[in-house]
Amino acid sequence: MTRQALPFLENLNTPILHCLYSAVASLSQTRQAHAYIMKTGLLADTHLSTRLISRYANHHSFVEADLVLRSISDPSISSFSTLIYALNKSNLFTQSLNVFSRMLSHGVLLDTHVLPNVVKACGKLSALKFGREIHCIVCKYGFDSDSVVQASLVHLYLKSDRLRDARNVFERLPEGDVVTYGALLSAYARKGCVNEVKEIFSGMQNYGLEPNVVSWNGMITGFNQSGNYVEAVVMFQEMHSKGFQPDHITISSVLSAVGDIERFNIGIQVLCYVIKLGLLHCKFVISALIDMFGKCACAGDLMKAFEETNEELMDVGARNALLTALSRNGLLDVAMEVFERFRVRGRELNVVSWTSMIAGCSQNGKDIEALELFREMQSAGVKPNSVTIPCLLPACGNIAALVHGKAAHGFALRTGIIADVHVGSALVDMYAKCGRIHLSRLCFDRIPNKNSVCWNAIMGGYAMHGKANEAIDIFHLMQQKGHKPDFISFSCVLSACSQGGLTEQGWRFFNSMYEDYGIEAKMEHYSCMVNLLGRSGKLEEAYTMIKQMPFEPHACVWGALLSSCRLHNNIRLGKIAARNLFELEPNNPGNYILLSNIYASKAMWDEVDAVRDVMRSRGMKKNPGCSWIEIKNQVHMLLAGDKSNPQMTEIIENLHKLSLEMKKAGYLPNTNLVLQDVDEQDKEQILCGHSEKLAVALGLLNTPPGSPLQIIKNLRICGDCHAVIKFISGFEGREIYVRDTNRFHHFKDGVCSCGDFW
DNA sequence: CTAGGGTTAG
Repeated sequence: MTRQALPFLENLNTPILHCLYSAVASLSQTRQAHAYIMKTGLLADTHLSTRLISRYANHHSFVEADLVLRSISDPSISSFSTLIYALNKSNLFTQSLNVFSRMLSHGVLLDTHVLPNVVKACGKLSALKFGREIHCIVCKYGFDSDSVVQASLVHLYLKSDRLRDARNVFERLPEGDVVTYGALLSAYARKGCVNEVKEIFSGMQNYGLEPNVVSWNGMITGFNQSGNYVEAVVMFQEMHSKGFQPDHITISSVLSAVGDIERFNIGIQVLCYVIKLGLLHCKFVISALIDMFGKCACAGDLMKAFEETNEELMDVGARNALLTALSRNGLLDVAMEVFERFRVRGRELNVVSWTSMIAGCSQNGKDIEALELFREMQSAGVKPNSVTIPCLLPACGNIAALVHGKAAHGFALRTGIIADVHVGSALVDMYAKCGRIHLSRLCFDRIPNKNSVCWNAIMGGYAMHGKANEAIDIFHLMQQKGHKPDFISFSCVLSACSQGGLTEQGWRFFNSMYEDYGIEAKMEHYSCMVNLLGRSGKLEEAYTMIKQMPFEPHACVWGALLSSCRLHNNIRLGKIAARNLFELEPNNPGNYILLSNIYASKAMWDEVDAVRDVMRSRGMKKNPGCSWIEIKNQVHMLLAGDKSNPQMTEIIENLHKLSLEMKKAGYLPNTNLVLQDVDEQDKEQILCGHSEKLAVALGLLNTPPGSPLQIIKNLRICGDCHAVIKFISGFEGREIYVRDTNRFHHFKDGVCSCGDFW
């Protein structure tokens, strides 16, 4: 018995202090003991003061615990570490680190118990800098050989996404344990580092450590999250063949991966296994099963199963999986119905449910519905998050709902999700599609950690706006910043060249794609090139390219040739392109219209009639021209020749008035572009009915003079409308943005940004 | 002080 232990024994005999050694001591007993200790000057006793701190901490009275610690003149390591441990246990990591800092400034020696706790606190707070300082202390005081301390550092670096540092510490660990191995495996799997995972996994087994369910799950879920679905499934099969029993977490992860590789037969095997394991009642497993069925295109069966299922068995996750499965399989209407049913019955729906529906709508051409759902979501009190916004923004872009897009931008700024790359690139795309390419660039410049999606978004934006040189600059800049262009980057830069008529440059990019970047040209690149060559009049060259393609051209390639033939009114190649298109997509009226327009341009009326007869006999109608315009938060849709707009009389009057002004200014309607063999007066009438002109007229009527107009058209703008809108932009002093299927036209002061080349 | 893991929205 040492001399220091003596007062401890004496104190134990004091009844009032007895409670400090009992786990059930009440707070008031603790306070009594505290008062007694202060009165009798026993605070210098290390054991007593530490017990006092521990009792207070038990009651979460951390202020009093800290008071005790501060009143000790010469505190020991055990007093500090007791408080640090208690604070950690209550998730008070900042306080825990504060106490540790004080401990360091007191010059108290460290031990192997306190270090893992403070390192853990650093990990929880993502305080990597402080963590590194502690690491230095660890090295300096020779704790490098302590497995627990080292393992805590591995966890810290893994949490801070510093895999290299984690691995370095790990390699020097005197003794590996299952947990540390597991954390490392799952971190590498989440990064998709398949080889590292295999290496560490076999190292672990060579070391004599058996993996447990959590180790297996770490690898399987990690591979699933990093998109290495095949690896995830293979791991699951290996786990099974080695006789390890999966749990509900293994199953939900592997089902997700099975769905992504669409291996329905494996999915069914897993389902049988689930039944055998008795896991069919786990809510995560049910969600994952629904998800798997949906990804394997079995949503029909799913709906039948759903009708027969007791709804009570489904949780929010399962409901969300069902909604996604339905809209993913083209059953958006059914999804909407089911969603409504859930709402009416008061079933819990969360942000994922609403976001799924918004995504379903914007991905299926229901843009106005997506905007409406976003509004309803907020009035239902569900807060949008960093996924909701990138799901909503494409809908804003599709119909150029700039006001809605800006509102979403404002939301992103207020909530701080603006820093998310998905949000950033969605904003870049939205502003570009709404005609605001400068805002697009502004958002792009402010994205903190740009990935290739961001670079492609701004490049695509410039291409859409016919700003070929800006797009090419971005293409070079992205490489200077260390991003390798992918096949989408090449689509963007090629389409920019095609908008700008840069034939030579386009060829260079096309050739360098494989030669310098090893990227094989895909269908879309050929279609860009055919468009590029065809539009600049090199129709024969375009046709040669199609003939030399290494795979069968899709409709988009022949379509590019046919449109170019229409632009240059080339009958011979137009007929060839059309013949191929009629085989590939016999029911697309657009192709027939283009061919008949080519004939009409040469006044070949018999041929025009013949094409029209084919269309009529197949029951095809021309896709009606359709335009959208946003006026005061409200998106209006106008169909060519549709008189249903309540302001139609005023619209026609306005257009008529403008047409008189145009005639005064020497303008003649371009009737060559009218497709039918009708007399001149009727042609003019038809041209007046084009939806983009109706939309411009509606905009002029309902917005203050001088304010810009924003129109979206579902077809390519015709030459006549282009001329008329140019005139209006000058005459009315308006900036008019028109997006057609091909690109943007920014009309200002009587000229268009496309330079009349489109 | 004995540790770690998951499904459904882009």
